[in-house]
Amino acid sequence: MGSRICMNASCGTATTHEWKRGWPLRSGGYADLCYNCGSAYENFVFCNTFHLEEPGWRECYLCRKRLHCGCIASKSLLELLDYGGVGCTSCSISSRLHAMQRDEIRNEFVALTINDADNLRSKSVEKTVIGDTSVSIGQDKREDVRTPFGEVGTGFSSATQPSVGSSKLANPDSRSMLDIRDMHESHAHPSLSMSLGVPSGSTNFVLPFSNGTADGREQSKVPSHFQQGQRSRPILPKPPKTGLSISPETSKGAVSQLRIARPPVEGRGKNHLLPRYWPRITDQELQQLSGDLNSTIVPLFEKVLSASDAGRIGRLVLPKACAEAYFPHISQSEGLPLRIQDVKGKEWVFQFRFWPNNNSRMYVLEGVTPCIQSMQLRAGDTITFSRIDPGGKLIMGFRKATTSEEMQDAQTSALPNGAPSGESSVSGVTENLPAVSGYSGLFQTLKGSKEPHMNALPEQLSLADGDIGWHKSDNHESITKEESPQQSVPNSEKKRTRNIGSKSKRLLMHSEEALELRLTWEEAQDLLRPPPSVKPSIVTIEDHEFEEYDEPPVFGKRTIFTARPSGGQEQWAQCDDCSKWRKLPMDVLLPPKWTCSDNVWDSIQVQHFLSMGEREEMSQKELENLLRVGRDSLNDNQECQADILVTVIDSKKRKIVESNPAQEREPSGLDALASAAVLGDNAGDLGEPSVGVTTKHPRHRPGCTCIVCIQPPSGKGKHKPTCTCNVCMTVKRRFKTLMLRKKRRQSEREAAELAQKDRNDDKGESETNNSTTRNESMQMSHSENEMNQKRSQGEVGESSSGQIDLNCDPNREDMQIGETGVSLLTLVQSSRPLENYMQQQQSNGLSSCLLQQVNGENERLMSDEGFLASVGWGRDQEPNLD
DNA sequence: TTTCTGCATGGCTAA
DNA sequence: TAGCCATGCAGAAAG
Repeated sequence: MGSRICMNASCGTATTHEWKRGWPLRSGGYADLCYNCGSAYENFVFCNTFHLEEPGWRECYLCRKRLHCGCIASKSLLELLDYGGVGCTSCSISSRLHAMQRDEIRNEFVALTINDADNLRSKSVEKTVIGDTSVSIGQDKREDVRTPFGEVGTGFSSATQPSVGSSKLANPDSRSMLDIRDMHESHAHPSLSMSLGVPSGSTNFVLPFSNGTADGREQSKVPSHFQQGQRSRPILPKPPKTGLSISPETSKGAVSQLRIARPPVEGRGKNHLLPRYWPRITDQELQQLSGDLNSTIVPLFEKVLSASDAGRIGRLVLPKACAEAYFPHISQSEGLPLRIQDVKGKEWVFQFRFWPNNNSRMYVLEGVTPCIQSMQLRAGDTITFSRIDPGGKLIMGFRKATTSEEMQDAQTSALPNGAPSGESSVSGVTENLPAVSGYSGLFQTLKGSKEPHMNALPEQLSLADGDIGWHKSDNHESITKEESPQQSVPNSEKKRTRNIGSKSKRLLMHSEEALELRLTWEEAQDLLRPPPSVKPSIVTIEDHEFEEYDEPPVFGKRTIFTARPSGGQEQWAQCDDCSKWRKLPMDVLLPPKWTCSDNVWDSIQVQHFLSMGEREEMSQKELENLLRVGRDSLNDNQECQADILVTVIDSKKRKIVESNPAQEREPSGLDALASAAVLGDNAGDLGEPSVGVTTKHPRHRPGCTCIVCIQPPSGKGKHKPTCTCNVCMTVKRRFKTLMLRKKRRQSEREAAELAQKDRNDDKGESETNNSTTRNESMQMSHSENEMNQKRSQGEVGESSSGQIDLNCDPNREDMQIGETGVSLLTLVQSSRPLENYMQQQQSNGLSSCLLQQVNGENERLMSDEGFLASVGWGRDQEPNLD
């Protein structure tokens, strides 16, 4: 205490017989003043005594009393007016009193407000409160006491913002949230009226229908609104305890961006207005609106649309308190029509009515379906009701629900008493969440009438049809649109979850939206591309490298990226017209629709490759890589293209095998694919380490539905013989084809042996037999020619190298073999003479050429002990091909 | 049969 | 525990 000095800069004494408490400090305490200075402060002559020579003096707009603006010592003695200028507190009080005397609601209003003041007095704060502005009497009366009646008075109401911050410091109870309260005052200030267009000093006790715009018939009923409520509750909800939880980051920057639920501007009704209905509009939005429009935007309340609200029933349930506070009084259940302008400037007429409900009333707006459809609102979106002053015109804004928004709402509702995020312990996060559109609809409404002004809005305020974002974060809208609202609602939000999404039949879903919903998030993710020409930064988290981009991803055509063994990468895209795959440069980002005609980088065309068969630009390994990577992201149709590639791969592989028998056992791309899927961990046994189920799959994740990921980690033993999954069917088709090949080869050998035997036995005399053999050979040659012709015409699933497409359609010729009832293994193991065999095959419609191929492939397959054993089928055990 | 209307019900919230 | 409110439901009206 001995170190005290008078905080009057012009005094600075450290000795006084009595220390007095001065103005409140930001630290929560009070200035130490010596007796003389303190006395001057208490007598409101501090500045007159010590600051006469300092700048900042202005005159009260009414009494011309000199006021030292900008000085903390006089801070509580003046108010900044809404329309400029300053006024002393006494003038502001008298002005409000005068205004209220002319309003018949004054008595109740004052009584209610004084009730609040009484509550505040219990906190040892001396106040006399009238209207929304406190009257300073005594030392600590400097704190403003705000009520929802923000617009009462002459412009004093909200004019004190600059002084509010520090004046709030006077309250010892608020010391823990000093700056936060400052911020809160600037945003959640109940007096939101930016009465830029209202003459100063004019009585502006604006009620939504004071001008009768909503419904002229209700004009005279305005006073009765206050009796409308049936339950008496405090008119002012607890102010959001923003300061208790707001993050430092929040408090530091972008204050004007905070979307804080604002207490309602007027407390006409006695009913407590739940904070969840407090309108959330940033000061920036309001300032922009009011500044451009030269009028007052008075946010009234907002409501998150429930499924019922957004449903086809066309009834929007209004919060009782809001309806009674801001809408005309209705005594009859039929209610009255209410004119509300929507976001596009269209004026709607809703039936505002109620029905009795448990000795209470349930207020609804009927006929809102067209309007909601017009605004494309859905359950979970927020509809806002505001008023334009002067005029009292009701307007509807909206705010599209986003994930963050819903989370915010959910958090809001999850809070005790439904307090908004401002009361939440996570307010620092939630309050800072960028609203998607905010009052964009409102802007849009006003833009129509104030185009020149709105042109001056910043870019993010330029509004187009629909819900153009207030912030750039609106990009998320397109993505979150796929999410049903309930998807992002936390579990804790049971009621909201139930309300929003439980009744899908009540949700209005346009067909286009339904189509959009068919896109899974995985598919959507596949369409996302890193922003072009933006280099990512690599971040390593727990030994995993992540690419971080400063720019949001962009949508593009789905392409396939393949890796060359040499280290390079390729990009492949499928033409939307011909479905052919085209090779593209790596850095190309295709539009959603892309055709060959757009292929300015034309280099390799897979179809050309297929026809040429032997092009060496793409090695076998590359093709396998292409297949391996590509199949993961192919849809069913695209897989057909990939299957063709498989044919090429096999044909190329066969050539390699012929030249290098040691590689015969190495499975092809499909081998590896199918084997990996079926064998799971045993895949490595097949000598294809590059195809792993879980390790090498580029996008393997829970929920992935690709051919690999749909299989269990260890497919062996989990696939019954009757399993018809993709992999099993693929394996079966391949097995069937291979069996045919083997049989054909064996038959050829038998035929050769028979021919040799016949030649030996009937040497010199078997002209007839020889001719028969020649005929058969000719027949086979003829059939082979036919096959070649069909092959060239694409009628047979056979590659250019003469090999059967192992993945051709089972309904096609080669696959129909099995459907003839011929047991392949029986054929393979048959020792019948060639004639019988050929007759049977020909009776089954199998060409000799095909038989040759079947025998050959079967032979190769049956020698593949590893393959058969690995799939769990014995050499002589035929799988269930049906 | 569908939609509309009015009311009832019950979960949830705030006092 | 009172009251709010989302939603269900039955009867009426309309198509």
